[in-house]
Amino acid sequence: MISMKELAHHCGVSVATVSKALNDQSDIGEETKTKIKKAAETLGYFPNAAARSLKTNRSYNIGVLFVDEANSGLTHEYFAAVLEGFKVEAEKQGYDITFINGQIGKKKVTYYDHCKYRNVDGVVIACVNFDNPEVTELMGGDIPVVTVDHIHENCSSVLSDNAKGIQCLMQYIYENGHRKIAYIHGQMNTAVTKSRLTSFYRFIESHELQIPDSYVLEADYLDVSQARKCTGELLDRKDRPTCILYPDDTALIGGLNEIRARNLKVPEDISIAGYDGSRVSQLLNPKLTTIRQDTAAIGMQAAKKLISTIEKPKTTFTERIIVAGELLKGESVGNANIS
Amino acid sequence: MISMKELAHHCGVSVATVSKALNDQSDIGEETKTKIKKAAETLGYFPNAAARSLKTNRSYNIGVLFVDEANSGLTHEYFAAVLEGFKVEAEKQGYDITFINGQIGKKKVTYYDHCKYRNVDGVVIACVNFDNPEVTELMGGDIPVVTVDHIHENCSSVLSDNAKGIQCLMQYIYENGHRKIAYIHGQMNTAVTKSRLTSFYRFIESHELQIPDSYVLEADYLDVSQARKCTGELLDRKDRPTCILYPDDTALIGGLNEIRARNLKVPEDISIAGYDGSRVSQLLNPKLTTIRQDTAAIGMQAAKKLISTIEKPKTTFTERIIVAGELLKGESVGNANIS
DNA sequence: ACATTTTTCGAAAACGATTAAGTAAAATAA
DNA sequence: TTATTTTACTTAATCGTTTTCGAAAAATGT
Repeated sequence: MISMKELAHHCGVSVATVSKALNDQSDIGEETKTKIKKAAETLGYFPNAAARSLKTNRSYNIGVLFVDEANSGLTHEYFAAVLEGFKVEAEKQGYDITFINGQIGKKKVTYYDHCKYRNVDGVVIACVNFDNPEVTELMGGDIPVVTVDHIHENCSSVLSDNAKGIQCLMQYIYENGHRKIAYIHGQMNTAVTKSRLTSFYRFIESHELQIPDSYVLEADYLDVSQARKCTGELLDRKDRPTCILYPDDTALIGGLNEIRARNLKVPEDISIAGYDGSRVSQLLNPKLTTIRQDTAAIGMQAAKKLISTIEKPKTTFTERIIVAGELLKGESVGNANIS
Repeated sequence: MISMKELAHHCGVSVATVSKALNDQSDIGEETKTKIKKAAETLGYFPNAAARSLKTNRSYNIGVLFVDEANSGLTHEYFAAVLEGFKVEAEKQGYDITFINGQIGKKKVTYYDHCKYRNVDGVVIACVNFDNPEVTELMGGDIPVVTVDHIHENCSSVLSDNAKGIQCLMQYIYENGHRKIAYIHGQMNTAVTKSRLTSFYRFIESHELQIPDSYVLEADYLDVSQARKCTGELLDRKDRPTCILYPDDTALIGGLNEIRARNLKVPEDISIAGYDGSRVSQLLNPKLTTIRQDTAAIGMQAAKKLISTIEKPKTTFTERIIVAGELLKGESVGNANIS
């Protein structure tokens, strides 16, 4: 509301002096500095973001690219939670958050240009199709970028520890006596799926399990009906698995419904495991055996890394940060020897 | 990247001319205008948001205030979906979205000051404690504001039709033969709860139902354990209700667990109904009887209204927009006469 | 006492746009 | 033909900051 000029006039000094005082510059007297700061406080002065951004090329604003094909970025429980964690940390460090999109006014532009237009100091990318050339352009550009759950040589990334997650889950299932384990996994064109699946195969290899190829099926993440269909196929087999892994907790519900439609009980007749540790997973009956991803930590780490590369570009490495999940034992995986 | 100055130099005209050409002003020749526009296109020119904002006091940026006590704004399924709807419409109209928070850099300020600092053209408020004096200050200020699910005389609001929702739900339950209907409702200090509860009482009054006071209990929204406890109290009674309404689908799950712990079946032994039409509500077994709130429409209407009051302040009324929900019949309410 | 350094402050340019006012040329009117 | 209006463009101020450079005053050294 009140500008530097008025504040300067009020204190009987020049605007340059006010600017220096407020920014704790060196060439300013101690008493005038405190005088000006006090006046700023009582008059309720605060800077104008646009003017500052224009002059300094620093907006203290971070762009968030968070779209998926279904345009349901924010309703995606996992990514919404990651964003929330990101937001909390970024705001704590004095940054604001603006969504990036593909237009300026009514005109279509690339994500990269939109970032330039808003002069964001950095960008976090998640939940998008990383093959999109516009996304590639952004990651390859000169704006600091951190990606979530995706690896790109040019920028740092924060990744949920999918390999360890699957490893934990399999270990727990194995310890419960299961040897015939099926895996309905998500889309193969994502880094997440690849690392989970690799971890799955590594486990069955090291434990010398005999898993037929047809035990491994693909169903889109969050897609209830696909998961249900796959479950049906598995249950139709004469050599039925004793445990099924799902892409995520939501997709699992599709499978659960198919299981119940056949009057089978979980975990007595068949065991199932999800992924994500979604809110409902621990409310359902039985509670799901799943891997809770530490969304708050993922978001926080992404924010820390991004702000670090913004503020200290010389001394921060581009790196991959792996965030461990946590096994929620739940009750949906039972003992295979008993059943 | 390239500024107006360079563009002007490239075209051999002044920056003023470029500005006018690009903004389709009147006093500009037809041929120079097209020449400049073409040059802007080929050179990839786009404006600098900060400079424009500084000069015009229009940022084409909308602030979103979206915090609650638990600081879990974005992980709140209902509000995340509303925000998504808002975002889609706002972006379609050429506005960007920035989160509002309580600081500028590391310094604590009010939400209102933060809005001034970022020079947002308007603000949408949802999912906050509306009694917070900072929120009141914002609503009473001179920045256009639209609230979601809350009424304030100074600004327009978009409201889910809670009265009609409860009315529909009750009607459906009534038609299924239920007369002993209990209502576990959310916090009383919200407009949402008040209108739902009023609608509930109105229904039982007009249908001359005998509902004991102790059938009406309070449990926080989304709080599974509180809902479970309330459910236990209701089930302990000798005159047990035949149907229980819950604050929302999530809280309902707490009740469902209590019901199942007592080996009662839904809907054979007792009927239950939720609210929200959350994603899982239609995945559960049985599918929930609930009211799906039209979050996309709520968000869209809020954006339309806000942008309208920003762009046409003289001709837009401050009004309350009611968005109807939809009864999802599901299977969790059964016929009371049979049971 | 004089020269030199240090400290503290101000004047002015700059960031990239918009816009009011002014001017020259072209078009129209008398 | 001359006066007047219209059209098309430029100049320059401005938005609220930051920052370079210069200058005066104070401190220090000799």
